[in-house]
Amino acid sequence: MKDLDIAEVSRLSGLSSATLRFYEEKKLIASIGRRGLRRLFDPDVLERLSLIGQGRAAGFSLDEIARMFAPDGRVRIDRRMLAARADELERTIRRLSALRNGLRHAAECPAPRHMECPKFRRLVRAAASGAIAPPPKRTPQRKT
Amino acid sequence: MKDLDIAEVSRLSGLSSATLRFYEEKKLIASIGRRGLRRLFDPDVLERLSLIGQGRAAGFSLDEIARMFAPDGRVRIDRRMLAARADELERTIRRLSALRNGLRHAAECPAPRHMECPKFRRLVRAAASGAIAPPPKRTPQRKT
DNA sequence: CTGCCACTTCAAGTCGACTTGAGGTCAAGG
DNA sequence: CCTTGACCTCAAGTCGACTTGAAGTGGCAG
Repeated sequence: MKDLDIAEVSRLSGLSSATLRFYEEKKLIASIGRRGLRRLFDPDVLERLSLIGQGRAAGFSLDEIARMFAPDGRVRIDRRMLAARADELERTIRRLSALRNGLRHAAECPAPRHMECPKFRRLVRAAASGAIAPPPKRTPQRKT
Repeated sequence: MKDLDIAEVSRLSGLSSATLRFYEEKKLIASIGRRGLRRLFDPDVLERLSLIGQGRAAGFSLDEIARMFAPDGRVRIDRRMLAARADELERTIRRLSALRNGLRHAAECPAPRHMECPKFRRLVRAAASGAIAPPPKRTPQRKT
C-alpha cells in the first residue's frame, strides 16, 4: 500500500492533523518521511491509532499508552496491567449501572420533588456515607 | 442538630475545605453564617454534597449541577435530562463492557505478541472503523 | 493578655489532551 | 514564474475542577 500523507491519515482516523502531530511529538506514532514539509505515514499507523484509541477508551493516559510500545514499535503490553484495568473497569461498570438505575428511577419517580421520594433519599443516603464518588468523564468532542 | 463548621463538614464529606469554599463560590452550597471568620453550615449541607457527588458521578459538570437547584435551594431536576443521562450511561456501560472483555482476553491471550492474536486484531479492527472512542476519565485522588 | 493556628481571601498554578495563532515553507496548478 | 493553500514550527491558550501560596484574622487555651 502507498504511504499516506497527514491529511489522509486525518480523514481516515477522524483525528485532526494537529492531534496527529501532537501524538508524534509524544512518540505515540512516527512518520516515515516527508514530501516537502509534509509528513508521510505508513498505513500501519491507522492500526496503531486504533490501538491508541482503545487504550484511551480503557482509561489509560497517553503516557501510559506510550509505554506500551516497545522502542522498536512493537506492542508490548503488560498482561497484569491489562487484567488490573479490566478489574477496574468492572468496578466502574457496576458503579455506573447503579447510577443509571438511580437516574432512571429519578426520571420516572412520581414524587413532585425528588427529595420527597423515599427511594431517591435512600440512594442519596447510600452514597452519602464516606467519600464522594469521583467523576467518570464525559465524552468531549473532537474538531476536524 | 447543631451547625457544623467547615472542618467538620470536610471530615464528614471527605472533601477538602478548599473544595467546600470552591463549591460555595460556585453557588453549589451555601454557608449559614460565621463564627468569627469561620463558615458555619447547616447539617443539610451533607445531603446536598451527596447529591452533588451523585451528579458528578453521573457525569454532570458542576455548572449543570448548579442549575439543578432552584434559587430557593430546592432540588429541581429536569426528568428528561435525567433520562437522557441514563441512556448515555447505558451506552457508556456497553462500551466499557466490550472493552473489559477485550482487555480480559488480551490479558489471557497466549499469543506471544498481541498483534499476532486474531481475536485481538479483530477487536482492534472493530474499533478502527470511524472515530476513536473518547476517554472515560479515571478516578483522581482527593487530598485532605 | 498573648500566642497559636486553623481558618480567611485572592490570585495564581496544575494537569491532561489538545487547540489556536502567528509567521514561515514549498509542491503543484495555471 | 507566481500564486495558492495546505502543511510546517513553536509558543501560548483553553477547559474543568480543584490545589497551592502568600498574607491576614480572630477564637480560645494557657
